Amino acid sequence: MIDRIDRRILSILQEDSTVPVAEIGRRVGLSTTPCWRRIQKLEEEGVIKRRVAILDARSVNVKVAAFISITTSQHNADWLAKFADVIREFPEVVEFYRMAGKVDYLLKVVVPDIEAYDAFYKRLISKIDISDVSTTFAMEEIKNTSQLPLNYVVTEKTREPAKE
Amino acid sequence: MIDRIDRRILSILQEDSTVPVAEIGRRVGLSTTPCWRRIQKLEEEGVIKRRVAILDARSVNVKVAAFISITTSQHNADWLAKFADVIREFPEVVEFYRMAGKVDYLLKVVVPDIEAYDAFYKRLISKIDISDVSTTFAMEEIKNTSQLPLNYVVTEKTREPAKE
DNA sequence: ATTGAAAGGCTTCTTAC
DNA sequence: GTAAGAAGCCTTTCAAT
Repeated sequence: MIDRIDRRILSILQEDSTVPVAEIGRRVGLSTTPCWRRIQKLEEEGVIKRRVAILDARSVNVKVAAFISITTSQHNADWLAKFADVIREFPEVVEFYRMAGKVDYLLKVVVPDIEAYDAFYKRLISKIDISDVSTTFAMEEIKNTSQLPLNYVVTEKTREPAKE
Repeated sequence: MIDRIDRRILSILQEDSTVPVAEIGRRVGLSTTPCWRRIQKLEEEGVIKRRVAILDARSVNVKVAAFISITTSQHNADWLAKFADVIREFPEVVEFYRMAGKVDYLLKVVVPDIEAYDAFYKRLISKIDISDVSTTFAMEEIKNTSQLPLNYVVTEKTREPAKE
């Protein structure tokens, strides 16, 4: 389904989506048209979900990242659906997972400072009933990338445990 | 520095960077050239860091996300620099923070399955000396966006605590 | 079927006002 | 900020493989 050439195309595009198709083709050893068709196909199939601009967190004044671990007594699907809807409303919540183990949910939240976090937190718990919450703050962002590893992609025929 | 029009431009671009400049201008009430100049400036200033393609995690076979909490006895800058370099080598690590509180570092890692996680984990600890590690797995990704909240941007003059 | 070259149409970018 | 033009890229067509 995805072959080695597709993988190289994806690698280029998730690094920089402004590279012209002709240039991508040149790099992967394809001329413009077939390269363009491959990209089109990858978009149709949903392998490429979207093309976006990545903003600088500092510049938009969200310098603090917080991780919120939530434990709840509620475990039914209805409650989760409502919970998920409430959370999705908050643009500060950039990630939201249902977890295995002790913690039920994990949120990643970005805000300007601790004070803003506190305000956010109050708005959050006013909207939803949560038993147990604990927050940890990130002091320094050492790595944060939208690039997924491509070395696990199942390419037909060859299964190379290759590098990126 | 960033005004309300810039903010709307950023909002559009971090949602979909394929929208033509003329169309963005139309939406924010600007003609093409000034809108184009604003985008250019936002890129120069580093507010817009990059333009990328967002891939579907399933399609590239990284269905499992794991959060690794690391506690170490080492706390000097040299050790961290080396640690950071080692971690950055792993494409599976998509996020990496130095934390406040009990946990020293938090990693987000994406892999195909638990088995692959185990293999990754072994490679990780073989490369670096870590005292205490604990891993939790995400069962379900409810939200995961590259879009930062824009309601905290300090726009000149008006300080509206507005919605996105 | 798949490829690559070439042509049309749209976007980006530049310049002049 | 507007308008218009130049350059470049995307997208389609078509002939050739």
